[in-house]
Amino acid sequence: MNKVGIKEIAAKANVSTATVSYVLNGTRNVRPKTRERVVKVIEELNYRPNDIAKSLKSRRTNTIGVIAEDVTVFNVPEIIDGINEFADKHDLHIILTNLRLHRRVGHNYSNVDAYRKYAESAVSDLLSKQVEGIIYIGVHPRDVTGLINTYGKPIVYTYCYTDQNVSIQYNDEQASFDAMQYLVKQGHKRIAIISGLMDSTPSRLRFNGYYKAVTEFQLPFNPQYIKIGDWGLDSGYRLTKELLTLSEPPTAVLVMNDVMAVGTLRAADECGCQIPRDLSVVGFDNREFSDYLNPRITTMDLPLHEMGYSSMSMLTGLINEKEVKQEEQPLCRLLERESVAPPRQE
Amino acid sequence: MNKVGIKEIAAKANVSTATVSYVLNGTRNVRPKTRERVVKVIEELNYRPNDIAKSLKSRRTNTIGVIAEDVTVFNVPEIIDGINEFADKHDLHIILTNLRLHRRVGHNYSNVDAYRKYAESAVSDLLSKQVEGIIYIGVHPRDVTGLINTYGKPIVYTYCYTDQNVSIQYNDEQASFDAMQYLVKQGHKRIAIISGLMDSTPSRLRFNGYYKAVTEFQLPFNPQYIKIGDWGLDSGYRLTKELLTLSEPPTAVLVMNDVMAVGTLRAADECGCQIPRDLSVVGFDNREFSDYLNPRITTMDLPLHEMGYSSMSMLTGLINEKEVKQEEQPLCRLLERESVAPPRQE
DNA sequence: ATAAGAGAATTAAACGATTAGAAAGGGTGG
DNA sequence: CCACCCTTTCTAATCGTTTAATTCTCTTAT
Repeated sequence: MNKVGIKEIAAKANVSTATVSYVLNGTRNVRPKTRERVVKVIEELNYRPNDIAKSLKSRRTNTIGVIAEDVTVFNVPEIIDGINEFADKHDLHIILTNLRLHRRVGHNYSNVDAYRKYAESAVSDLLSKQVEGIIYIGVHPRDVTGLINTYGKPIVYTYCYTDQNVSIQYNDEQASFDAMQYLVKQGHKRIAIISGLMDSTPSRLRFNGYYKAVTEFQLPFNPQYIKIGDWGLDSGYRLTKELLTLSEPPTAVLVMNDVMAVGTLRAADECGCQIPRDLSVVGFDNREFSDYLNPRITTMDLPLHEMGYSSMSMLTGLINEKEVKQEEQPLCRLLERESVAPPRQE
Repeated sequence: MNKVGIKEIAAKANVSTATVSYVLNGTRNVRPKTRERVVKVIEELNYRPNDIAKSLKSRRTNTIGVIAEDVTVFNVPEIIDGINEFADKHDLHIILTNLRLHRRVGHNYSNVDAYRKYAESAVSDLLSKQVEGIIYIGVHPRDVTGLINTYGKPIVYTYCYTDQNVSIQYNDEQASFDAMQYLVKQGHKRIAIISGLMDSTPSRLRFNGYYKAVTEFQLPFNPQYIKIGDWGLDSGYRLTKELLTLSEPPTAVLVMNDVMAVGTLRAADECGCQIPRDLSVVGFDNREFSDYLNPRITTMDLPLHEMGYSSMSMLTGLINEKEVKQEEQPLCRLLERESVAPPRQE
């Protein structure tokens, strides 16, 4: 099977292998009559070039390695799709390595050693496969830069902040600021925040956006309006209850992910607090379910597709020109749905 | 960079390239002292084998091509994860081709030509990359079998029914039968079905399961309990309203996907019909949102991970033994949540 | 008719590994 | 000390392409 190579073509068409190569790649002129003959044989024999051999000689694989911490995490597929769009356009191939971190080491990200082992072996395998660059998708990029730098191949991180300037992440601060601005425009002044754990950069940046809006729009600053959750539904539920039992409850709350926002909805429901009439809610992430809830929640859509695309753009820049041309930072976009309304007159 | 090859190692360690290859692969005995020397040089020079060259000579790439119609579709990442688990265990690599069908040709699957063009070029590219087999994930597998057969490489389809016996799909009929059995055990007799479009095999099989249960458990067969939706939320909403206004409404409804079930919830809510007190609902797919709704809906979980894993298992069987050993058909599993209760006594 | 030169086709050496088969090395018993 | 055998190491061909460098084949102008 499939053992028909350029040599067989050459023999049958009565030309040299070089000529076949030229008609295949259009690298040099070939007399039309000859080309025709070769093409005919190629079709007759169902010839298909062997990219392996081609790559070996030409030293180009047109292949990018993509490492994802976990492809089943909600934001990853869309990023991959963006990567793919770029790849299609530029005739690149993707080798996907799924670290399967959740399944293999659980959510215990402090298990640095296991983590590093997987990440390094992934990078190592990809390098052996002669990828021309790597894109890393995840939130906990234990540094593999050193490893990959040794081999002079570029890497771009996305969905995480690194000290490297080779990463693509959306503007968290801007996003929460925009959400606040939207609420202010609706007439809200007493706006609470339910943040996620403060141990990550995005979390802190989003809080900065909130705080910036509070100062800039001269909103009443009430420490009781600041709640720190743990990203989980229950914490959203619990903290919302706390907010609602305040003597002067907020009229709106910025919830830093949609999962906690579900908790907010439940808590409000139980307290007889109607959304959005009594409390406006803005979520974050645009998880699929946020559009199926009642009410459909207004949330920040993440520019995932664009992040994937930009990562590839940055990476190919690095591959070809060997220098980082900084991409524009992707922006989140607020999806106006049903969970926000102007505050009631008092 | 990275130009250190087996030759440099050989030179520096004062052995032949063959010897280096032997210590690298353990293909033949090497005297410990020599091995040590070689290993040291390998580490010193940061040598990493070139899989491209290796594959060319050894004619094995350990690479599987995965074609997905669209990676952003809810069920695909989990299937890929299953594929990955198998790949990890067997030291295989995955080249992922995302057809991006939704984005490129929209949902108009009748556009066979565009479709075929993409699928064939994907297969063709993968063959050039010398993958040892292909897994196709999607619902509309326009036949690429012919193409790939020409080159003697195996292909396994998953998440779709084909006339080929090289496909892995869960048992649709069993799944809906099981759901019915569960409802019957809760005491339900008047059970309606909201099916999806009947133009697909899964749809018809699921209906068969429903019908089989109706006969087997001798339930009252009422044609008005049979509704055909279009998989969309609105159709679930509309058809549920129809069911609820029947003179003798059902006490339970089997909704063939979770999206339509959201419609059911909304319709019930509007009609003052409480779920599960007045109407039990079983969904299908275990979409992420089904666990965030109020009530959390009881639904059929799809064995996606297992499908991916089994596909790989079948494929590697095909690659190595050249014969299909039929895998066990993966089964769906009912997730009992909050949308089912025994019917009210009348 | 012929030299020059453009254009087309060929030759052959890579690319970086694997792997038969040959050669060398080492140990043992007679 | 040598023959024998087993182990270790080496030589060199090979996988399927690409691509300099070269050779061959035409035109065309003189």
